Amino acid sequence: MKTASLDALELLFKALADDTRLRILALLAAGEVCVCNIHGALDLPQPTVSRHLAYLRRSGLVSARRDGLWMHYRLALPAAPALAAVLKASLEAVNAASSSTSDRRKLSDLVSIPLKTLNAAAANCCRT
Amino acid sequence: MKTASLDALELLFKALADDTRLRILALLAAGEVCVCNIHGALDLPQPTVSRHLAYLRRSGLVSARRDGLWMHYRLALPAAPALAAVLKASLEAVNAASSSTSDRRKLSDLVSIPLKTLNAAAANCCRT
DNA sequence: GCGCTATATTCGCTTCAACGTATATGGAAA
DNA sequence: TTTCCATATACGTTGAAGCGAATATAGCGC
Repeated sequence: MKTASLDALELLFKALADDTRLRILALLAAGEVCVCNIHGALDLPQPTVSRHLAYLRRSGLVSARRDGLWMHYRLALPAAPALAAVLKASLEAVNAASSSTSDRRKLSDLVSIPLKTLNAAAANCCRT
Repeated sequence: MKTASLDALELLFKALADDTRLRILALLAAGEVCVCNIHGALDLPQPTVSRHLAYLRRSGLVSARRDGLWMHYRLALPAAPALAAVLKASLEAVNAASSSTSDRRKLSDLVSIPLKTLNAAAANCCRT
């Protein structure tokens, strides 16, 4: 097993140690989401969301895909298995939080996908 | 499964998002350790260690036991299963880091316990 | 080219956490 | 009680991180 440095772990935890970023990750657990829908679902100013997404991108926790004007973000598991394991456990814990569900409810309205589908996808995101 | 709030998760990650605290946790993974040996093994000023231990205590990640003049600290798993799972994965990742091993080597000198024993105990600390 | 929209970045400010130093507490031994 | 030792806490300073507001970039349509 590739050994993760303490520094890398510290950076991972710093990235996770913020309420807004945890809420974003919980949304992305359900699949790829557009920036506009993130800031719509979380009801946060667009620059705030953008700054946190940049932070997550620098930390390697998410990746971005451009589609015309829209940017879609999705989860990206770290290369080091130990880090990936930590992240998976963290996502499972985040998914269980009730506020994550209510954020997903709002996202479900915005993208017209049933809440049940989103929740199922989120529950599946950290499998194996 | 008892659901952990996002706030609790954020606090957990804040507690983990510090190099010194990760090194302390890595030592405690090998078992109960006295404050003097922590600041001896990590080669950090005593007030620094004490402050971080207080932080970890407030976060519920460690518990303390007084023995005469000495204070012994040990790991304490959070009550919420989701949080405990995150912590376990984190400890496994921390244990794998090479700097943790060199800290344990120094601890091994201080307490006259073979490094192999400490490493084995640390590897076992997060089992099931 | 121009304007329009979605996203990203910069600026100034405030809040917070870590540090070193010094000091306080709390228990043991004389 | 006095003294000493291990640990904890208080104080003042410093640097990093978050935010709101404003501005910049990047791609699409006209």
